[in-house]
Amino acid sequence: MVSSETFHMQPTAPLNFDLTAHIFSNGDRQVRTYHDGIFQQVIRTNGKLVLFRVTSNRTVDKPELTVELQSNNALTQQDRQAVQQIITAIFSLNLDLKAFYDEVENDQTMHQITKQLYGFKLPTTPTIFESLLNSIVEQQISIKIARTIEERLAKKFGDHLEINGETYYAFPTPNNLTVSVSEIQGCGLSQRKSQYIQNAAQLIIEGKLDLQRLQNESTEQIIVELDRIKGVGVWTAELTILRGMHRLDVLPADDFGIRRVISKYYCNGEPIKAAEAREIAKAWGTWKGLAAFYLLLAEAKGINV
DNA sequence: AGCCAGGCTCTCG
DNA sequence: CGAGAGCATGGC
Repeated sequence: MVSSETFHMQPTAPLNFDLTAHIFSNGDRQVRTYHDGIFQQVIRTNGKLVLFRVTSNRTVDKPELTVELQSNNALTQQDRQAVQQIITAIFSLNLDLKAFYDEVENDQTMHQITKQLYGFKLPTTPTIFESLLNSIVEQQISIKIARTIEERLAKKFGDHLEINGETYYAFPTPNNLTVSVSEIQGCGLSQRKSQYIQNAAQLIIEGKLDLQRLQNESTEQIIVELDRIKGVGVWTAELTILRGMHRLDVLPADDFGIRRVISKYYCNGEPIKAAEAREIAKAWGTWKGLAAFYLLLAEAKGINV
């Protein structure tokens, strides 16, 4: 009694789906992965778990995505809309890249990079909570290890969906994380980070932290409020706002990797401070965070300018 | 083997 | 205040 359906989405052009999904390559196929042109993940909508696959016909200037849903429950119009919203969020489908490209046209380096990465949109998480947790996990350790730990969290605490003999795991909700610190620690996190995560989940359950409501505030105010959470500093707050709340103007200037790539493309690779990174980023106007991710992808793709 | 990765909190002077 | 220790894992 697996129900399935297929529909199409028309994102704002341009969209290079392959570049945008690149960061999900080599992910755990039971959690979230992009492989052979197919992005796949389980998400929760209206209390149901739905597996979805997204593919592209790969025309960057007239993009269209094909979405296939599978669930053990009957799917309603509401479910389909919720999934569409989530896919829109994950791949920033409503983002108008032309505005970004216009604004950085006078920065020759960024201009060249945007030409080579034409159609790359910011890949993010479906929920702010996931973004917050990922940012905590990613503190100090390399992205690769962090990804492994995030997948372990999903497989240990996330709800699972069995379809055609395969098991898939959704990212844990706050309620999934009402567990002991040592259980979270078992995923490879330090005791302290495990406490941060457990505490953040608890704050949300108790209504003391409302991530949706925070979105109504200014970026500065959100940073102040997130900073009050144990284990969350400015860096974690900025990354959460950039990825989870889609405020692409936010530049996590304290970020080691971002400073490294800014230096690589603007300062001959010599170590720079956050203030110097901010100075260079002024040329990127209201798109500083997105521009930083262009640099990170450019480095990953071995692009030289 | 030891240092370093997309930091943060706590402690101590 | 500012500086420094400690933390977890895995790649090089």
